Amino acid sequence: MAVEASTKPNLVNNFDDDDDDGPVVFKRSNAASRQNQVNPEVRKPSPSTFNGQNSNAQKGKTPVPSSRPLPVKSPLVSLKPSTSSAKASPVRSPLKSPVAYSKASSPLDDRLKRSPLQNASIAVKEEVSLIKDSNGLIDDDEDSEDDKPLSARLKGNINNANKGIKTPKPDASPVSKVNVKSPEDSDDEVPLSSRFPKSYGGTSGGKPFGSDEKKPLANGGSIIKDKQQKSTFVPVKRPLDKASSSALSSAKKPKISGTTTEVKVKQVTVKPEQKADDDDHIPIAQRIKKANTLVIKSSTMKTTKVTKSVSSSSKKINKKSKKVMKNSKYSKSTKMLPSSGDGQKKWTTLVHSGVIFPPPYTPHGVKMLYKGKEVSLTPAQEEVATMFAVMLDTDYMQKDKFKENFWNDWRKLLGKNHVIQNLDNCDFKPIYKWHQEQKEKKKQMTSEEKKVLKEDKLKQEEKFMWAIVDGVKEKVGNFRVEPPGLFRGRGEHPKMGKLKKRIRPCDITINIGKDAPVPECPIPGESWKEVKHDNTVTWLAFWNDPINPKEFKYVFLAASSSLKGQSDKEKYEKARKLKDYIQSIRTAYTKDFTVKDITRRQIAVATYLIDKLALRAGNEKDDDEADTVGCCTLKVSNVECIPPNNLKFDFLGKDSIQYVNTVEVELPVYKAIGQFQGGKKQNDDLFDKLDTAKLNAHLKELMPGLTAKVFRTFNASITLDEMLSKGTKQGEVAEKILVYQHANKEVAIICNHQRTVSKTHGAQMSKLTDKIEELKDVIKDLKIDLDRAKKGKPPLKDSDGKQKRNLTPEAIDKKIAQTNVKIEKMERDMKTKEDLKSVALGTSKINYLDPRITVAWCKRHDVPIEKIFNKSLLAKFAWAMDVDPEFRF
DNA sequence: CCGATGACTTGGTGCAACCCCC
DNA sequence: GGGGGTTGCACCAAGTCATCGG
Repeated sequence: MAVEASTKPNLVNNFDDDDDDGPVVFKRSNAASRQNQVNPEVRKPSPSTFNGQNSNAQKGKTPVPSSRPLPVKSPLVSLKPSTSSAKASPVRSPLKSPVAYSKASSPLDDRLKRSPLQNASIAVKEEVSLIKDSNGLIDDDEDSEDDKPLSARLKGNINNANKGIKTPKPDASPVSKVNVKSPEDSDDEVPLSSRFPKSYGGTSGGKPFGSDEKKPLANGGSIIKDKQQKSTFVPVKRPLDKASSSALSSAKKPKISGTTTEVKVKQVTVKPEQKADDDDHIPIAQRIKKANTLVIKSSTMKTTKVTKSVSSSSKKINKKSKKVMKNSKYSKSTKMLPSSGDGQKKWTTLVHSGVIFPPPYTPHGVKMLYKGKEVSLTPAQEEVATMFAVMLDTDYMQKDKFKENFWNDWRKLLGKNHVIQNLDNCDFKPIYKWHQEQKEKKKQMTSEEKKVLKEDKLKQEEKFMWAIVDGVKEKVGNFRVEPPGLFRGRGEHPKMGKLKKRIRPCDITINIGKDAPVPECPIPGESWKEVKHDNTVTWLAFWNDPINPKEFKYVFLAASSSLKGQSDKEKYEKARKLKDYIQSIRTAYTKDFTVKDITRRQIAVATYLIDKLALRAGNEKDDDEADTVGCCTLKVSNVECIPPNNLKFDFLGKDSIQYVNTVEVELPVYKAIGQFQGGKKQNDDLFDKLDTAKLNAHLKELMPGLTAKVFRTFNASITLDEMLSKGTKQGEVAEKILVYQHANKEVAIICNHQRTVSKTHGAQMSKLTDKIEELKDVIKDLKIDLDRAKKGKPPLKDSDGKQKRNLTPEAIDKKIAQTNVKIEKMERDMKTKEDLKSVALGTSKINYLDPRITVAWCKRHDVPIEKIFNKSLLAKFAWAMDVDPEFRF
């Protein structure tokens, strides 16, 4: 791919070539390599520093850009390997040893990279720096990076549309429902979708987008949006025709699930109209119901169609590109590219302390009841009984599958002849009560006691918290082994309630540098399952998932690490690259909406849906997983054709989150969907000729490295970029932040990122309403006082009958104005709260929005980055902090 | 070609820390 | 200072996608 890329406008190139990318951090490789540098101490993240540091950086606001923080660290550099000694200073330096590992790296490679940035980088990584001069050259400019090239960007049009998605979830309590609605008016209930006006920026109603290129629209409920005519696009880049070929044949296999499923709906369904009523109050769990409907197991047969074999050139292409890439890499070795994918080497030296295990089980001796009588359990039996008991107040207790799975596993521990012969006669309440008391006790501890406990824990864990990767100290993500428990699958997971057994050292495989000391096994007398030295992967350890033994649980570095940051950056660069191809891709799939070849037509329609609605790819799932779908696995029943050209989607996506959206589509798409549904049963696959492998193989022909999920990143980021640039006005920081939140929300809606409505949401809203009413009354009184004051009369008494102070009319006017401001603010807050009650903003911020868009916007508009990114996001996005203020996605 | 892995990203939840107002 | 609400973050489940191996 490298190759290809090059052709295009530069921007893209970053991947390979550039070394410069700049800012970033990734340098590690090289720099790091230089072992010497490592000075552990340096790196320690002290929070304080953090702030301090950034201060300049971020705040620097505008002017800043250039100023990059500089290599702050450099100082150390100088040193040579002095390892330890120096560093020692800081107390904690966990890793002491700076050591050893160092050696390895070859000096050569490194050279380059370094990055300036850091600033933001928060503390953590500091890399060594040194280098700078030496090579200095290059990078310095750092900033430049990406930005520039963009010329190309397209503008896309946006459409705004969207709307909401989620429906209200029902509450369990019947009651609640009732009240809820009363207020009703508030539209709260309205599906989000409907709520906001579509176009943020401006247009309203819709439509304005031009050609439709727009971004995805998701609309919730009924809203429909506009239309599109794609024709407009201009095909710039490559003709996609080829696409056709790719397609492939094969029919997909029907997965049959035997189970009937009931679906869990996270929310109740909603018909469009329903609007409101939402029931938010209902605990999620309960919301369910909806039976799902149809579930037919059709099994068998999807109609088999014959496959057509089409040639697939695609594959080859892929291969080829890959290879190319590889080579290029090598060649450039000098530069070191940041890694990059492929099975390439991910690190040179890796030192860490392994993982930490949960403490062994301590029996509490509280006896549960069976048929009303106390039963004695062995510690192992009691441990599992306790896992169940503590979940007595969760919604899992309403799920038969959960109880059944639990019972099966627990019964194995009890043995066939145990007194306890069935779950129905068990009473776990004594254990539950005991547990609640423990919780309460913990809560009652003084803050002193809590602090001590916390410190103890930190002391125990500190050495596990860090790893040294190529000489750079990096935070480890999840170094704690998962404790035993009952599996909490989401949705109607067939395995919920099963016992997740305790993981022991003999279950764990450690991955560490060849020359690094193998972490000592923390449990005396036991040993690791295996120790590997594989530098083509980034995991530090893994064990087999006890629930699904063929799957693994990995220990990786934290999100703030360079390794993760680098791949994050690559992800966004790939999405930006899509910008250069999107028009031709859209033109191509539009053309294929009516092509004869069914496979091609399905690919075209699926791609359209992924692009327009930001749907996930939709891999096949096993029967022992929750029954959820994505684009390629949509069932006939998940899409309803509503004349003249609207499609209503209603399905359970990832995490069994319901996606409900009615959208207007182009007529050819509408017709194609109808054809795909023809002659099939409700539970048959809508795209029977397609699966994610075929779809992605096709996408790769259109753009190197393109896969379905890139569209989500692309559409999310471009939406943010456009909304920010169109919506931001001069004004106060608070207003700008609102613009940001609004854009963030739009993206969350597009991606269908939901959260459960808080149980107290309704109460909170009515409290706010009351408060606003109170303030309005205050204003009324003030107005009366104002009149009186103007006439020289004293003010009225207050509600307690006390005489109020005499104020001048001007003073009263001022008070009225202040109160009005307060009311306005409260009303605004209330609206925001209502709008966001079921929308999760965090997910898109963490995973879909290119942080450089945010950082550049903050710089351009003098918004402190800390107002948008919290501490962990700042650390995670350290690589984006020195972006040029003019950066556009 | 295809299913099985394997590795890594994406996602919602729940609890604790924190914040803010009375 | 207390408690209700918010935020941060750990946790771990659930996706995506590439590669492997037959």
